[in-house]
Amino acid sequence: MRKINAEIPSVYNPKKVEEKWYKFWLEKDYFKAKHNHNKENNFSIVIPPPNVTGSLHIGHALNNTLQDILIRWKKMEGYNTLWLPGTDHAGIATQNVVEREIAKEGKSRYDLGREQFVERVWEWKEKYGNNIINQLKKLGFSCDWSRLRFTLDEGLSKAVRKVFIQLYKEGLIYRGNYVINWCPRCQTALADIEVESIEEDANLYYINYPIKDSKGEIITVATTRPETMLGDTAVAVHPDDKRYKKFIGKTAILPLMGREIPIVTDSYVDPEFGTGAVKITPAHDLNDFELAKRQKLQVINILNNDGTMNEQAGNFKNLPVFKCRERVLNELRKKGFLNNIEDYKHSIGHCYRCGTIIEPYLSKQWFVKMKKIAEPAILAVEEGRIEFTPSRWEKVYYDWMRNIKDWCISRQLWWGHRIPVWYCQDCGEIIVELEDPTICKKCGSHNLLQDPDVLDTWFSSALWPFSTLGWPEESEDLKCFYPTSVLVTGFDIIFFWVARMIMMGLKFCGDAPFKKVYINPLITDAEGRIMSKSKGNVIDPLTVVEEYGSDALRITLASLTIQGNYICLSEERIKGFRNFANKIWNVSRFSIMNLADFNIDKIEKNKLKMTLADKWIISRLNEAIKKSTDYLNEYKFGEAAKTIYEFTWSEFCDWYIEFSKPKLYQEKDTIEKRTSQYILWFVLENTLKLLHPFMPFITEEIWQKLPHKGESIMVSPWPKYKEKYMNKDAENKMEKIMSIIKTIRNIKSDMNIPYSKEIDLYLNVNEKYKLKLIEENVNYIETMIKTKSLEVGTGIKKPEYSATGVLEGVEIFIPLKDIINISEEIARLEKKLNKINSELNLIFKKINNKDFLSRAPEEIVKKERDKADDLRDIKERLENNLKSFKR
RNA sequence: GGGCGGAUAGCUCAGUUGGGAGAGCACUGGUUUUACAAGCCAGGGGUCACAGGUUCAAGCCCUGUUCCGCCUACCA
Repeated sequence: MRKINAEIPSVYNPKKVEEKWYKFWLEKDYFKAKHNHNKENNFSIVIPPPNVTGSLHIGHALNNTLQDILIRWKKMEGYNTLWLPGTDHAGIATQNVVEREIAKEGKSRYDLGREQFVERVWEWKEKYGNNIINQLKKLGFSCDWSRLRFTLDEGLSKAVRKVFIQLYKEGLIYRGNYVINWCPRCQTALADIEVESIEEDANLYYINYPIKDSKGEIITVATTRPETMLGDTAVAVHPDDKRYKKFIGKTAILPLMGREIPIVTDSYVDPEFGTGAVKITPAHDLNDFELAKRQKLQVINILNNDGTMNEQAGNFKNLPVFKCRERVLNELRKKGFLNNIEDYKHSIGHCYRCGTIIEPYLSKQWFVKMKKIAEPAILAVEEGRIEFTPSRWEKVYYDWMRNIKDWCISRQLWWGHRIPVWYCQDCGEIIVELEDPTICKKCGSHNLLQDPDVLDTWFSSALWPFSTLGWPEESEDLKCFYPTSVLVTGFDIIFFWVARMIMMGLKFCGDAPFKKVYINPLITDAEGRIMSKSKGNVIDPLTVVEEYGSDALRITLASLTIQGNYICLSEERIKGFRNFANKIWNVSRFSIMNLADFNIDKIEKNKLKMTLADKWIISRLNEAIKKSTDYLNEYKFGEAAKTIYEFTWSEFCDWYIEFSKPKLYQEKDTIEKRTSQYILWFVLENTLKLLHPFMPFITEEIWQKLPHKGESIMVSPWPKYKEKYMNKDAENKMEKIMSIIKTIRNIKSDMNIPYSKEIDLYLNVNEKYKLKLIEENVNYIETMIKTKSLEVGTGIKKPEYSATGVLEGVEIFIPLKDIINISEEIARLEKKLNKINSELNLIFKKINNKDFLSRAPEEIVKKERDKADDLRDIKERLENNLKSFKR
């Protein structure tokens, strides 16, 4: 009879349960961290703060799923956990969003003015800034929302200011005129790492520069950016270059401009490249700038902030760079200065926020001196105080840190932390103070002007692990949770963020901000391409949640998380894990139906009568607990998830549930039945606990429906591995029974016998030990295989027209008089025999090798010999069976 | 130019100190069975990129080669 439970549907519906339990956890305050001064018992993570303008993408989903797994797992292990959430003010991105918004009103930020504009951005932030936070909640993340932070919060701003001032006072922050990366669209300076080099097909232009006072002599230079010639102030050649010896010290006439520029020598010039003569544009090329400093050359800036030419470009004034390039080339061609154009592939810098081509641009900016700050940060990793996982990222970190350059931190934006520097308009004094100054200490003037620039957003992000905990105050949070336990992030921001946090943490808190950096992979689509809106291959996590549930998405992402750099995600994958959720749902449904009359409190554990299957599943569960916990400790999320998945589906559901049915279906309340119920409950509850960090909603829903103690699975203890539950003997025995069942199924399938067809079954067993084992556990075979009759014994003769299966020490006969096709059966057996023979040959080669016998460890030799014996036995029986057909 | 990573089943990838080549998906056949057809049962499919070396034994360690990614660098 089919047992039906009308109350529990056979398909899991995540929509009905997710919201309910998230609310429940919040009401119970489970996410809220407590102050606990026993630091060993604290486990803390700060979230990589998403941009306040952002909306949740699949990368966030992965990154935060992994953090949530750690937090939930550690919490169940008994730690006092803190997962501190927050958002990042994202200077350029946020300013862009609001600028676009006011553009719709036909206004620019200049129309509003600085103060009003910033107010508009705050309004925008209050209105939309929590979008991404609410999206995070949809995925069940257990962040401590009472500690939500924003990089522009008062406390965090104070930290920024304090850090700036200290670095300035120590001479580690300075202001200067340098060639920096300028984004003409964002109209701000960028740090070197904010420039993305993209290799493009371009041209190398050869331009003739006439030599002054000569009879038509010229020097030819090569350039990729011909328009910059308008700002040239010299031509440089290598001092040893014989070709140009005659020109050294002479003067060239800059075409189109008519400016007289010197021909200088510098060993920076590579004589092999181009013509070996380089045009020098100090204001728009870093190397040229350095060279100009060495040679004391004139510096001419030809660009405006918006990427158009300024008055220094003469007739080309107000033209945008590329228009200007065209015009310059035309003019050069017309006037006979353009010598040649070659195809040329090279890297061109683009703004990492808007993609616009970056112009090297001479301007006054603020910088942080990095070398000194980097040293202790390198040491911290070398000494193992910070560990990267996977460890290969340490090399990437070292490589960057050991070649670190000064960091340009000023941005010509309005949205961000204003640089805390005032200039006295009367005496020129520079004032850098914690509190806004009103008077110049030097001359007493009140005529002070604050620096208009703001700081790079990453400057405040660098302080995130301690500024969020209350630094510079000596707060309880800081005392309890700094340093944090682990940082989980992507490799794309190791330089931007991780390295800088390490430097700042060491510098200002004396301790690295985290003990471990776990680098999670990047998600690509099924074909391995990075997801992007323009490619149209994005998988939106919220759509996935809507369709398949949050748990399905989470367990998919966790299972795919390997130690590599990329993981391929597809909807097919998610469907597979949605099916897994349904499997869990149904095994629970089965359990709940069969535990209706079960009461944990009435169970007397020492009176239980455990069957072989009971001992086996307990041992397997124990193994799964050990393996999955070990994997989590090693941050192998995929392996941990897979271990639990396989245990749940392939062992618990596929085998144990079937084995337990006869006992569970007994009408009477026997000790056997109660034992079965207990084991079923015990295994299921522990499985749910193992799954909880990965799939919090479904596990809570089921746990609450099952007999349980405590108020939530979220705060229940993590399963513990216990040596005494390991039972290798039961595992070996069960495996033997299972392999008999598998072999019979195999024969039935090969012979096209449907599952429901009852068969006569003979098991001929040649060993006393095995005979006893099978006799005692024959009920498992009968549970799985429908039999008309079953005979187990020694010396059983093979009935005529039987299909045969051979295992170590066991022969299986299934008489199939009406069905069997002799030639097919012979072919089947011969195929098996061939396989055995080739295996046997390999082993013979080994065990007949003297060197193997003398040098391999004894246990390996014994293993091989045993295997050979088993295979020989199987081979012999297969041959006998074949003979019986051929007779 | 330098560095890092990768090459294992049709696809995407696991494979922890060297000792029986695995998973998911896809594919083929069977199957309405007292939880689940989003299920169950069974099956096919791999010279572990190539060439050497170390070893009794190599997907794993060493050397070289080819191909593919990524990061990085001032060759205009």
